[in-house]
Amino acid sequence: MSTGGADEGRQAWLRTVAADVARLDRSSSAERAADILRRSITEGALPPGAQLSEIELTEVLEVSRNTLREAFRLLTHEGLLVYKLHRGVFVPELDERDVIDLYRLRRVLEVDVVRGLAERDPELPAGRLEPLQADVEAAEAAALVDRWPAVGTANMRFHEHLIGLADSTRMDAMTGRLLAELRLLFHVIATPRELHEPYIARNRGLYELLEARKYEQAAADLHQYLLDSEQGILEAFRAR
Amino acid sequence: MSTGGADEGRQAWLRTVAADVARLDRSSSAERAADILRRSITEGALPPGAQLSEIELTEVLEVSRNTLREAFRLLTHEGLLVYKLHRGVFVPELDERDVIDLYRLRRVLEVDVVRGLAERDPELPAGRLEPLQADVEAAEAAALVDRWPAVGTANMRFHEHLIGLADSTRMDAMTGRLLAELRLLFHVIATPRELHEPYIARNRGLYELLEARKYEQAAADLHQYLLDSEQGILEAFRAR
DNA sequence: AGCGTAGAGATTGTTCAACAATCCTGCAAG
DNA sequence: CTTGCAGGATTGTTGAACAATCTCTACGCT
Repeated sequence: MSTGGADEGRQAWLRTVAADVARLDRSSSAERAADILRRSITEGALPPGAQLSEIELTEVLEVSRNTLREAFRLLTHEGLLVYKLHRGVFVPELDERDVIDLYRLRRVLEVDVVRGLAERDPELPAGRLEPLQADVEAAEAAALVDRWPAVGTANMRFHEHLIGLADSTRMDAMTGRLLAELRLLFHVIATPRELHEPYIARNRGLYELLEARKYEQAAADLHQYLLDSEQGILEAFRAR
Repeated sequence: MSTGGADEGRQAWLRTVAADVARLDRSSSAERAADILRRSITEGALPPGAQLSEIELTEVLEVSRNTLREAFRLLTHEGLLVYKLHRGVFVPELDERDVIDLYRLRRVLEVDVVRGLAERDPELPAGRLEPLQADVEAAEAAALVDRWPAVGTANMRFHEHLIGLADSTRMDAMTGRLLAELRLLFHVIATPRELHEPYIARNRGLYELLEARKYEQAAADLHQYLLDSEQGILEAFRAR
């Protein structure tokens, strides 16, 4: 390992390469199969409660049973599937208690991230908020053409990027899981517009508060935001 | 589903039965293998950085390679193993950044749980704190006979039960993961006594504050407690 | 008719053996 | 000292087979 001259530039370059390598390495049959299944589940093609037959899916995905089962395990970790011994794997059916549980976690984590930004404000490089801005604009654009599921995913990505500001790999992992489960809930709700529309503007408001470095107010807003969102889902859920 | 008379007692009984059933169902070869490996890792038999050879372990655990790989997947979910594609599975090597990350999460979650207890104090049934008391006493007993690793596990169980007070399945899962990773860190530290001893008394203090329903003070104490613990691990880590 | 039971069929859990793909090691060449 | 290339070892994946368990239907009993 010879450490060359321009350390600063060198390291950054190496990191981007490492990221690319990781992306290439990602190709394992089990993970590819999991990717396809993940999309089917999060997009609602597989409704909650549905059973995933092994032999059926081996034919569709063109992988062996063992590999398929590895894909199942991967998705189980993300909360997108549940195993029932000797019965098979199913898309989980979440209920109101799960909504409350999920939102409790979301509030704790997201609000803490925003609040924590105040302390490490100086070390935050410029342009760190760009992904958030892109998500806000994506949601606004999708709303203009009435693509409400797309609005939903853009909103979710906003929160994912928000958590990402904390630079905590474990928070990222937890959030990924929480949001995946949340997506599961969206599909049992009949009115995606009412569900997502109010939060387009609120996300923009949040983004602008962050850009203005008003972290304390952003945290307070986010807290109320998540309470309202939880309430909305609970109401839509009870009216199912 | 006929809902009988004494709902309160009935439900509790049904839950214990359901727990037993789940425990029996737990018997899958992959999970049994995972149990054995989990113990080997958390008890330090497998040091961080060690590679787990497939053919070797199939002979020791007497399971097929496929089943063993399922066990590997289970443990990667818990953070006790990491996969490197085409290279094998390894016991992760955590560094100082991981310590900071882990403790950040611990502080957020545990402090929030304690603080949240204030609001739902009335609905907390009596005896809910008994597991905590048992853990405190177990740690004190182990300390008397100089069994410091046992003190460490008792202390950890204390925090696990603390989180359990929130009745959040997802918090329980996250905490399980966090503490498992923390255990990984303990084994690279040479002085288990200095590491665990101070927290025996602090756990008792915490327990007594909870019993006295002084939740706000308990939360504040816990926050400082976790900061101190983090500092201790970081110091021991830098002096490795 | 209602209820419990036995057995057939289907599905999952697990094993085994084989092959393909990739990584690591050591050595030779520049 | 680095580069390139075998060769061996390990992981990734497959397919078939068998055991264990669940589900469903049909039967017999009260």
